[in-house]
Amino acid sequence: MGRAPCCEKMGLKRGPWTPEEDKLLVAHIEKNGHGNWRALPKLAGLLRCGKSCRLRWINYLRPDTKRGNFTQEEEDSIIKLHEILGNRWSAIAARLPGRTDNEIKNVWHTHLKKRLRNNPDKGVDAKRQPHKSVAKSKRSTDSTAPVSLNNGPSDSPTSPLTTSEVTSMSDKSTAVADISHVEIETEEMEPIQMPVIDESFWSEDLDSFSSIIDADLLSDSWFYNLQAPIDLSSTDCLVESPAQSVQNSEENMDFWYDLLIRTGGVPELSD
DNA sequence: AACTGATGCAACCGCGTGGCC
DNA sequence: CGGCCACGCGGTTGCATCAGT
Repeated sequence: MGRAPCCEKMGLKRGPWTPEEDKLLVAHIEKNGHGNWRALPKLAGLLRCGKSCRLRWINYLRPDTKRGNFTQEEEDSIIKLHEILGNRWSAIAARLPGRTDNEIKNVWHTHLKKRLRNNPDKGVDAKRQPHKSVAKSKRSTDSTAPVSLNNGPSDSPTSPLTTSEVTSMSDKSTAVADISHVEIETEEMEPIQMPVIDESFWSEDLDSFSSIIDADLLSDSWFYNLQAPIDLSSTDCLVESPAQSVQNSEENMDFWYDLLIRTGGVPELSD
């Protein structure tokens, strides 16, 4: 299948964005939205390819983008989510309001990976190493800094995570075929075997997983083996019974995802 | 003060996927 | 049904800045 080039290289600007370009992009999207990224630059009067515009918007100009340093909670969340999801940065970013996949990816590669390497047993609780970038603020006057929008700290907190502390895993959890097992240690408990999810799990094994849940799961230890309490009154929590969810599991990916996050894994799937 | 290696981050690149015709 | 197109994603690169000598 022939693949059209991302954009004509001829005459299109590359590299860091200027404040003027940012303004043009923001003004256009606020007025017209971004129906078609490919057509957008022309309409907005920008000499950029649509891809570049999309990236700039998503990573920096979008009003709900949270700027600034990652909090300890956010970093811990990233580590936990990465243990479960692997390098699925967009999926991780979806759980961290205001943070982009690119940002998370950068933080992972520049800080968190090292942190885990230095403290392989305690990635999540490892002593936080001060980021050099904290003191830097080097690009505050840089041309690449986004135009001033409501980029202040978002009041939407990091999605609550109550998973058990998970021991450090290999870097490439996504490379694991099907469901393999990772040893999870919980406080004052024997290590339990927890599966690692790969890409196919979400599409292929959801039904199997659902059926397990549907059966005896409610009393299974893994399900309620939570270190921190779940706020059952919370609407984004386990309000809906798992059994109910099974009925329309296709539409309830978020439910299952949250469930996994809160429990720290999924049970071993039987044939 | 000058140089150099290390670091952090914005942006780019190429591929996979899904929708539309 | 197959081809085209646009979008989204993850990996990688380029470069400004920092830190050490």
